[in-house]
Amino acid sequence: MSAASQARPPTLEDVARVAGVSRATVSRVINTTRNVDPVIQETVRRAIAKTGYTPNTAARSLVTRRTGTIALVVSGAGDFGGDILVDPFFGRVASGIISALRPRGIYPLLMFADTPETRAHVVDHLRQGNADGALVVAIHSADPLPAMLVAANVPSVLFARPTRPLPISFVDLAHREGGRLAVDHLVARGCRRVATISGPLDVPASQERLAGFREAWVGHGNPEAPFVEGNFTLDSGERAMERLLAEHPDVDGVFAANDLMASGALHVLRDHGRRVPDDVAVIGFDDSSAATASRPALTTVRQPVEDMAAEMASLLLDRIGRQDRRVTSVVFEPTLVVRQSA
Amino acid sequence: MSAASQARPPTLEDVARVAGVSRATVSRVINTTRNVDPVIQETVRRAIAKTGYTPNTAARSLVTRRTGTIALVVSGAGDFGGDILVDPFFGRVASGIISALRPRGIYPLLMFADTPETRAHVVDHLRQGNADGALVVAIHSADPLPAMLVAANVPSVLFARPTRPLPISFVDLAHREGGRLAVDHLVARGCRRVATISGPLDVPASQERLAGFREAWVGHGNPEAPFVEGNFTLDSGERAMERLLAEHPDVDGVFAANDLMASGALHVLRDHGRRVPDDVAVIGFDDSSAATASRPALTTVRQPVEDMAAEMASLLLDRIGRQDRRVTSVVFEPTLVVRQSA
DNA sequence: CCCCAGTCGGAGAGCGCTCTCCAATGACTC
DNA sequence: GAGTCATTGGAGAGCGCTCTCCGACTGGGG
Repeated sequence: MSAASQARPPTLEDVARVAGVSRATVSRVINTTRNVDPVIQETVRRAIAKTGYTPNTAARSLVTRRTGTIALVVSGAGDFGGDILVDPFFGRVASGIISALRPRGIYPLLMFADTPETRAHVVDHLRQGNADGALVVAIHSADPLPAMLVAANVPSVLFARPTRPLPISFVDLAHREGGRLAVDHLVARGCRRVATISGPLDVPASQERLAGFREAWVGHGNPEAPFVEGNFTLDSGERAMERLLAEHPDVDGVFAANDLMASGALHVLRDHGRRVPDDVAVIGFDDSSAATASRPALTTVRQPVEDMAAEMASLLLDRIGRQDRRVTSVVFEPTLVVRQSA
Repeated sequence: MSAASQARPPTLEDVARVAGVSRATVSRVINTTRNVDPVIQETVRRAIAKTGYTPNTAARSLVTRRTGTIALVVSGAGDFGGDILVDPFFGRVASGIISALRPRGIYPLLMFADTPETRAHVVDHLRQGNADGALVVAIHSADPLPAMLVAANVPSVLFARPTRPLPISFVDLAHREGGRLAVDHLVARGCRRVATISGPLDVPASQERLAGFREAWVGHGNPEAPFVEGNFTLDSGERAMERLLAEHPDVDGVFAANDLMASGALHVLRDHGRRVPDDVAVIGFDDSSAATASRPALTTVRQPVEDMAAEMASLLLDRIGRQDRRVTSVVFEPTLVVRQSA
């Protein structure tokens, strides 16, 4: 046992010798690449089991030019100090992607990129053939990485539409519709004086959520509603809510562009003695873990992240498998999850 | 440009031809493996730049038997539904490891393992040479993965000491000391009737934190303090606090074995109209993002996760680099971070 | 009975790299 | 001036695998 574990691991050649066939035949059995006589197949399988053979990935990818690995690139996490995984929304995207890959026996190479150097390094790493393609979660809208990947000819799929058109696949949400969903619920609850805490306005998703909110609110025959710009963090949600309360003390409904900011709003409302949802109804966005962790739990616009992640994986694997250059994108519909806050 | 990106990527051979030297010389320049005449070095570098050469990882690792990749294995996350990354503590461990690896230009292969099948798959993947070693974060104490890795001869480093002795390196915290730190602070604040919410008692770290707490409390001349067992989740912290309050309404200090449970305790205390820290002081453990996100922010026993993660990476890379079988472990000291809750 | 198509195993080239040898050169000693 | 040795470039084997050929064998039709 100990001796065996020290020895050179068994190769195809070894298996072939034990099975009394050629290397090619063993390879064919393993890859089911052509018909092989069932009897011989069985012999080979037994030889594989006996030798404890396991294919050498490096040798295989040297000839196939495939690694069977894909990269999960999180770009622009710099300001989060590398703790981006802990962000309830991005963490969920990452987990979703990982879970979607798992049934296919693929483990992602996890790469962070924020500075120009790390971005270049990531692209190099990919060009060196360490992965067959990349699933990219870019936090900032102006991220240059997607364009670099296109230039380097690395098959990629983005989470969220790139700011400027690019020949690259992506998966996105109908954010505008999400804003509308929130308004409809607030209106149905009888809210008359609503406000919204938007995400950073240079992010397309933020713009869309805000636009959807405004359109729907005005569409219900209301005057324009106030809004404050946040940056998707808990703190910014608190600050925004403070300001909203100061400027519009009679507000009775708030739509925040993500759960973290909604959660911050909840803190401030409580500190000011407002009951949620009785005095003020609050709706978040994402349906991340922050939504269920909040007290009261957040009513929120859900992004089907797991489905979106699975779609990203499918799009990428299709693209890699078919070797075509075609670019396909998919847009998902949000749904409203009603909990206690509205 | 477009034509170039379609063509077969340049190889060492191509660079050698352009530079007018042999393949071996180019390889030597790239790997700085032996003295090469500075003039020739320069010529080679220029040829590399000109051709846009990038080494083929597969070919390289076929001969070196190294991949330059290491695996980050999260084991036993099943009950977290794959969202383990979002857990403020484990997410921090993962981020810490990733950040520690980054300066070395290494991107980890992210692997989850919870069922027997996935565990076997992970070990197979590792044996196939997809990574040179593994950094393992095992959630449950009885996790069989570490033993499997030892058996498969995969160089590994664990986060936290394995329950039963195993010839495997690990990085851990002096949990007992952490419990003591919490007690000392509570006592210094003048708390007289304290209680603790422990983690699951089959986890060594939970036992140690509890033991440290008890020893220190009794050491200060107090009678035994009550405790309730939790399971490290927010919900369990809430339930435990409810029970504590019911059975010991006069409690004036609580030590929870992690921040999430402390956060749950905070919710319950507020619901019961207790002011924190005036009526009841609360101390958490970990110093995870949950500590700063709580209101009031949690005073907590900090684990230096970033340092611990960096140490894991160092231990593993040393072990891989030196090819020795030696097993080294490091235990870190906790510190108390004082915020508002105590 | 022969021929041809179809089926399936084996031989061998080659993927891109590293690394061991070997040879050539020059420096230095005696 | 010859021998020794350190220094540095090149040739070529070989890492473990896939895949294209090729050849052997089978069966069925004319």
